[in-house]
Amino acid sequence: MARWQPDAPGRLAAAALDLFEENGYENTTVIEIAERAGLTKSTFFRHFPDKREVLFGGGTVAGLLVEGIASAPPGAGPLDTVAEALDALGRTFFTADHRDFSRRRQAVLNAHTELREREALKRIGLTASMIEALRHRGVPDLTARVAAQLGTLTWEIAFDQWIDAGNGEGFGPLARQALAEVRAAGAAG
Amino acid sequence: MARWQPDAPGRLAAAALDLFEENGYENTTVIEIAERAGLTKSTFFRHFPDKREVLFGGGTVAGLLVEGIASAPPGAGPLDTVAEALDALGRTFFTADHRDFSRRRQAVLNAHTELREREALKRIGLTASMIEALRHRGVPDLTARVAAQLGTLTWEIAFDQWIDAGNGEGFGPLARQALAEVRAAGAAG
DNA sequence: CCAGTGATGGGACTTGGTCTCATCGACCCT
DNA sequence: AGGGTCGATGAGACCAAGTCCCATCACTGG
Repeated sequence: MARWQPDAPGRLAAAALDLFEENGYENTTVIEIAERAGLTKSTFFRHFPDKREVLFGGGTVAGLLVEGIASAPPGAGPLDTVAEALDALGRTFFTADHRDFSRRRQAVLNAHTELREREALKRIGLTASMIEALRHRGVPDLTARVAAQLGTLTWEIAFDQWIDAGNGEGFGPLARQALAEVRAAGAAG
Repeated sequence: MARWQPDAPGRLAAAALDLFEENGYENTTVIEIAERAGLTKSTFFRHFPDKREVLFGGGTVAGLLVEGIASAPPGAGPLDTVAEALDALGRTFFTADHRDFSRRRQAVLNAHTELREREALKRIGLTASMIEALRHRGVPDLTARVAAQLGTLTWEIAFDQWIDAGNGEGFGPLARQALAEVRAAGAAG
């Protein structure tokens, strides 16, 4: 039998989410997280650069976005291209069985400034990835920045709705509708 | 003669900026900052909630934005309202004699992830203030969110140009022009 | 059976941040 | 002038985050 149970990072992330829900972020010690996962502080920091990052593990989102933008139909406008990327996100990441986890995670993030700060930084990174991917398609810089910004806003709106939705409505359609509304609001501004 | 020199927060902020430029953010200790200002660690944390915040002291920006939005002409559209607010910022905050300080400060912020993270959080707060002020004028929620988001983007663009500009071009005109470009890019997306 | 490799444990150490108590200076009041 | 109050500072103990180094264990291949 193995001394080491598999998937240490996953166990740490799960333990952290549990403890943050139970006692709050700042009342939870890294040592407590590690102990609940059957590990130690050393191992925690070997897998995550800091305490906050334990909630931002699955870092494939940027890749999905870039891929989605790159594989959009050649004639598509910038915002439609972004919509394509959001769809890809909905198919791979924001799927029905991740919804409960996403809701729990987001509730913790919303409750603690320190975590929302990290979330903001991540969001900037993702927006930058989208801008880069759009420019790679030949979209002018400023247009790409506007489209990415509106895309991020769309994502935010759709995500909130997806989290709150009692029915099992998918992320993709919600994003499509949110994008249409953002577009209309932009035209009205 | 006074035991206490005046303006402890200002001296701490100045000392911090100096030291961050000299040795970098993470190589600078709060104790070092305090000592250079002729104070102690205790006093530092009495004036600033944490080490990062020492670079985000002048917290009147949100007020200026809200005021600018509130005092825009009644008939103005959302984006023009935001332009009004950016103008107010340029008149009061981003004035010619603050340009050098702003450049130094921004250089430090750009160089350290920890500080850009805090900057991102501040930006979110300001965007939220703008949204609230716009809604208070009767702007529909979604329109307000889009306008505020584009306003923040405009700000970012204009600020970068203002920082880099060799000539003494003012922030206001730069923001006006940036907004026009953002508008055009939005229409093209 | 043994050596090498990679993940973990353990503990010392620095720093950010909190808290409490003592101290000092200015101002007020008589 | 003298005493008392109040706000700002100093001093130091204390906890938790994060870094670093080295020992230890399990697995693998010879």
